[in-house]
Amino acid sequence: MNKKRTVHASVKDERLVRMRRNQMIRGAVALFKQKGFHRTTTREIAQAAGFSIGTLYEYIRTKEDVLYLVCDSIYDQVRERLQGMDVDKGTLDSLRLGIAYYFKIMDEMQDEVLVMYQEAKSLSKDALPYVLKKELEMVGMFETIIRRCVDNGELVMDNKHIDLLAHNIFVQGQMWGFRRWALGKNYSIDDYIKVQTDLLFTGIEQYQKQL
Amino acid sequence: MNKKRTVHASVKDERLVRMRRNQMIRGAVALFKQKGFHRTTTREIAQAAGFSIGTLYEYIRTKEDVLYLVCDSIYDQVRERLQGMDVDKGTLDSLRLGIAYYFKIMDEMQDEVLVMYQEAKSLSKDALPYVLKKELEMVGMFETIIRRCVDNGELVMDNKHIDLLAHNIFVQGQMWGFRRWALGKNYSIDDYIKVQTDLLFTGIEQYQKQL
Amino acid sequence: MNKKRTVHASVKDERLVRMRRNQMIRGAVALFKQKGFHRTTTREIAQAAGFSIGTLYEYIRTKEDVLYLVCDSIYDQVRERLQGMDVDKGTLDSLRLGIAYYFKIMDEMQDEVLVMYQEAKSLSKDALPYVLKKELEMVGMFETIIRRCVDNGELVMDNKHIDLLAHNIFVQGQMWGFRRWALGKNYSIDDYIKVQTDLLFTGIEQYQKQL
Amino acid sequence: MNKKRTVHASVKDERLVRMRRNQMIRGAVALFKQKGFHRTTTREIAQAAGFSIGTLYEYIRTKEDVLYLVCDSIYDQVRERLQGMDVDKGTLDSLRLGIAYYFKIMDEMQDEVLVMYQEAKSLSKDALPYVLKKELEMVGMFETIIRRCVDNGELVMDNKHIDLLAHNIFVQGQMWGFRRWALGKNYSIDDYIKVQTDLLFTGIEQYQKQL
DNA sequence: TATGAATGAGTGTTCATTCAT
DNA sequence: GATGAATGAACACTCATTCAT
Repeated sequence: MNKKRTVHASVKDERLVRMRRNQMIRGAVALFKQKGFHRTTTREIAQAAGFSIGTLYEYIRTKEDVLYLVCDSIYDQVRERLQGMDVDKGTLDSLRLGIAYYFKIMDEMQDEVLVMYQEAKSLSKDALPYVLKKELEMVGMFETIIRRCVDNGELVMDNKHIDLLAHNIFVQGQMWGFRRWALGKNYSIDDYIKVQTDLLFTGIEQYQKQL
Repeated sequence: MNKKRTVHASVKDERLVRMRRNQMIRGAVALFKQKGFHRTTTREIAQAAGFSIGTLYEYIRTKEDVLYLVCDSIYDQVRERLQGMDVDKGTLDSLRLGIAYYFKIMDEMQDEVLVMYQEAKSLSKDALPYVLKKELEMVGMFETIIRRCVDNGELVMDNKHIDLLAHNIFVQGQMWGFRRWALGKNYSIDDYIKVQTDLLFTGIEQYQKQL
Repeated sequence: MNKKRTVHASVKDERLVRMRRNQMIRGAVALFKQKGFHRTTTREIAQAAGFSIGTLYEYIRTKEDVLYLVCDSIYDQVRERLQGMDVDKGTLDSLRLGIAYYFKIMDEMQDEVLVMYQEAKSLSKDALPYVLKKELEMVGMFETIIRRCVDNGELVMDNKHIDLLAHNIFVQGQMWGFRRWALGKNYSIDDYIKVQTDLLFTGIEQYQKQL
Repeated sequence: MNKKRTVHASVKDERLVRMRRNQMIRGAVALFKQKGFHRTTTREIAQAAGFSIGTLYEYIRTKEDVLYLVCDSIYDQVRERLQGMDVDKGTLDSLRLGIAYYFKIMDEMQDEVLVMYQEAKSLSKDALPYVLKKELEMVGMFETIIRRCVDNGELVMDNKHIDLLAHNIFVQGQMWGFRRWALGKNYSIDDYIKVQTDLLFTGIEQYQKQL
């Protein structure tokens, strides 16, 4: 069910494999951030990881494996941090807090998120689904929070609206990363959280009512 | 003011340049969509355009020029179609209509939008600003619509909220393109417009009130 | 006997051919001087000549034809100027004057000479002999001058010495062009003529005798 | 002081670098001699050297590096062999011997000398000075020999004449290489040495005196 | 006769991947 | 397990030459 796409390693010692791959991922993220996946060479990745090109290929099969490992790792990190959210409370305030929490994470991991976000499309048809599945799981966390609110009677909303709302929240988190060039001038992350939450909760009609 | 970054062509006949470049752009969009900018070769672009590699280079200087031309052309097409929106009316209904109109365009131009969205970041530091400027202009159109509503007294909203709302609308249009893999299963474009508009206009608190 | 290697032209009007080729040669010399034959493109030659690439090829068949025409033309110019030398007098003074005269020409035509000198080797096996023949003719002029001195009884010298002496004089003229980087710091052309003539006429042993 | 312009190699093993570069130089000299630098492709160089194009580029950065390496190596070889000359003796006979020795080397290394002589000018403004400096050093060796004769009282000659005489000797050595097409018919290398030495030592006036 | 758009073989160079040590 | 030299397919780009107008 939660089957991971495994990347083949020639080396048998799993401890070592994990260690080397972590070195590799750290180096690769830095490089991808700076020049993108395609403009980064395997030699550079090996060097940034601190070992030789020959050794690199003891732990992966193709350059794309590195990208997959990187994306996979970033998703895992994000998801791990998202575990801190209280998903089950089912109050609108917990939704508010969840959004703020998530946006903060996106802010702190902006480099990683940007890499994953911009380079994931270079994954092969083979690897992509595994990554997209993880993304849906994360969207699912917001869906759960919202659904709890509905179950709790704090909200009346049908499935389609719930689903899209979850997507919107997820995308708005990413948006803080990929539109920083435009948003960064006018908003701090706290501004962004506040204004985005206002718009989400209040709705245009509500503003209209204020008249 | 509206200075365009021009791409050098060896061929002098401007009519011909326009024609050949259009062929080139059409071919390139199809290829970039399928395999991305980096995995597409200049020979493939030439072939898709219907001429030889030598001819291709009579109309551009570097491969990146193709990407710039593609992005530039897509933005122009989108913007041109957006001219159909009534930006000045200043009623919430015109905002509603504008959003629906924009989302429809994003739906019809999904290939182009996807390409532009995913590949624009491969543009050099030199060319990127020209493209981003166009994007801001389009965001600005929504900002104008919203501001007119405020001017008209249909809405009470400060600048920060207006600005971010415009960004949100813009991103949600793109989102229909770049998250089709997730949205496509549950929504038609009309569903998407309706649900997205509901969320935008009503706001979570309003749903809460319905209780 | 003095058959010229002809370069084919599509255009029939010989007057026109001569005119166009002169334009071509003038432009090409300037370009070859600056960047060498190989780094100069046919387009640049056409442009420097003042007509289109298509027209260029109405007057030559290949790029190498241009080089041949250039070399041929330069040799002709040099030879034409050398006609001013009195070859038949048969005195050592006339040899002295001939050398000075020739070195002056080399100085005045330094650019052309350098081009011819450095690029002629790029001529095909086909064209090279025609150019070399002209060179030998020029060497022959010095040979004649020297031989006249011998015939006149001003000099006792066998054929081998005469032949090599003529070559030496010829090369020392070129040398002023191709070793300017080293000679230019210490010598004006007049210095060069004087010192070179001293060495040629006096001989090392003579200096020795001065002791 | 004797700073060498180094050519970057990706391979670290210096022994290997030296070996591979020697293979490369040997192959390149043969090719350059036959078709010149510009008409020789990097692939041909790699093949002549006995390895693949990829390997070639492990040992150089650009095609021009090959040319520099070739020129540099030839100069070094020539200079190394010239060490055999007795520079300090300060007799006219040692000058005679030096010239004969040098001309013999030029004869034996005719291929290399021709290449260096004809292609060195294709070096970039960056690399050329290093090569020219070596040439001046070699000219300087003859200058030293001559100056010793003057110091020794075997010769009376001022600096300008010494300098140009050294240049003449140097060029006449090269001349045996680059004018073989004309000289080869009438002279063996021994003839050439003898006749050239006669002319150099005796001087035209001396012949005149013989009358 | 003049033009210049079209062509595509050819070029220098890169880089993912392999494999002998 | 680790290394890094070797490989060659692949790439972006050039330019001499042709030919329809």
